[in-house]
Amino acid sequence: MTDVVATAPEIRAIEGPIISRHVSDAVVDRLVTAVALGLYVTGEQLPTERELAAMLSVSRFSIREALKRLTQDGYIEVRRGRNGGYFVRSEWGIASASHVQRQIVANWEEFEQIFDTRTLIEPLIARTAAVRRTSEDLVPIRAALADYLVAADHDASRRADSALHLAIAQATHNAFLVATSMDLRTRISLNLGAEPYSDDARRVAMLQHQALVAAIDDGRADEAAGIAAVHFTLSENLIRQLADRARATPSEMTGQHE
Amino acid sequence: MTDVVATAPEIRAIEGPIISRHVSDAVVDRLVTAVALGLYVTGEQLPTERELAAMLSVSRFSIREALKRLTQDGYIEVRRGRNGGYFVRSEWGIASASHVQRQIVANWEEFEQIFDTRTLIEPLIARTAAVRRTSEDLVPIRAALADYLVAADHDASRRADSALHLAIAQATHNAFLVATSMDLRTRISLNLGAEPYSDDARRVAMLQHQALVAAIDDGRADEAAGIAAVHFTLSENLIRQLADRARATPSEMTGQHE
DNA sequence: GTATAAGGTTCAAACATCAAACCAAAAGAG
DNA sequence: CTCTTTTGGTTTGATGTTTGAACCTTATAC
Repeated sequence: MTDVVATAPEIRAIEGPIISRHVSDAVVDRLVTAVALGLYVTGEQLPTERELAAMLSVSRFSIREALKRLTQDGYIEVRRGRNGGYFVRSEWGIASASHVQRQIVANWEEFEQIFDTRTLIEPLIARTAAVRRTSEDLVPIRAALADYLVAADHDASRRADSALHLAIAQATHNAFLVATSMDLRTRISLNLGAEPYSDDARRVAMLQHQALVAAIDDGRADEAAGIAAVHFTLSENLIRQLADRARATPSEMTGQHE
Repeated sequence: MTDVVATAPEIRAIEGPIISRHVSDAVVDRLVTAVALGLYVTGEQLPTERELAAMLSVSRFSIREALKRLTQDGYIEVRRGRNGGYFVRSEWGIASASHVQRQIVANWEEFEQIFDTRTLIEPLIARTAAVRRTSEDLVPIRAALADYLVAADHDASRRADSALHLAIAQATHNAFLVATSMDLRTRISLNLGAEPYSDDARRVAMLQHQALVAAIDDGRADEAAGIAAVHFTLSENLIRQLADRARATPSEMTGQHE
């Protein structure tokens, strides 16, 4: 599996090589981000090559380069002829033992960093949202919460979760926090396919989401921060369990890499 | 003046053109960051072209490209022959009316964003540092504080300030916060040449720095956060005053741009 | 069965980057 | 004063990326 993984926040000093990224790398990042964020779901999606080229102001060649990589890595599949195109594969989100082995255990350091940053930033976002939210901000927040509560399947749940946390971040009226929140969510999804999921976790998350929205609604900043702090340990713990299980399982690494 | 300005945190969704950055752009960023951070001060500095090429693993061609831009924009000057090289111009840090007009007023939106982010993030950094700092972390913090207290001139003061806040950020043991703190400081310096400075402000900052270090030392998290919140309004207010004065002054824009 | 909307292929031109050699200026060594 | 050295300035050719545009192939819709 190639490096379809966002790069860690680079600490730029002088010294240290400058790596020139190819355009296709940037395209891969965009697409992976889009799927990780739930803009495209399992099954058909993805604009055509020509559309993507126009959307991203990039030649079709570069688009194809990116799509080729994603196809080879098993993230999307291609169908030819009319009504053909590129489709998000359901295996995008698999969390098989070998997948976990490769993705989580191998990048454990990065996960620790992401978790730590999340427990620092997300309460700040919740607190700030509680203080700054206007009545207009509440509309998308409530809508996303409602979507989450009635979400029928994993995909819908994921998208609603994403939308909810995005809406909350936007209620801070600070672009940096919005970008950071999205970035953290994307990175976790990236290394994993999707945030892990269990019916138990979802039940807990439903309550937490309701409480969080209520706290933000009422402007109870400290409570909002507290709920956020607890809430984000949920997926963190699920991932830690996954990793523990993977580490216990004897490595069954099967080929498939470059 | 070309875009010698760090790009704002990009909110990546699908859509929106992909801009392929040239290697020389990355080099410009590195150098500007290095100077903004005080690694190179007014007067002689900057490694030779060949050294830079080696340091950054980039061809001399790309280095020259970057240096050419910086020279044209008046940030550095070049001297030929033995003992020649590129030197940081003192005008780097000027805050003349026209400069302020161009840089602050024109980018005021970005400044507001930076200030806002700073008032959110820096208290978090101070708080986290107070909680997590080990005894080893205190060594560079105290050293930087001592440097700051005895700094003789503006340059020394700037560098010690930079070092102090970097050391504090590192005491959080979170790479993201370290990078963010550096990034914010760099951006303010970038748009401005340097954070504004006045003897009055320095006297206040000295007391605040001492109080901040003491709070972190003692693990008084809330206090540390509070001091940081106040501390960073200091330069913010200086910049606001500068901008107000610039806006009041009739525009005297003189040539010098592309 | 034909038109159409996808992906697949090919080609040449433009551009970016690199590596290496060489030129020109200015300071220091003798 | 001359020679050497260090530094920027210039040239050239090789290599790889990116683009644009035309054209081929496949499968579905009508």
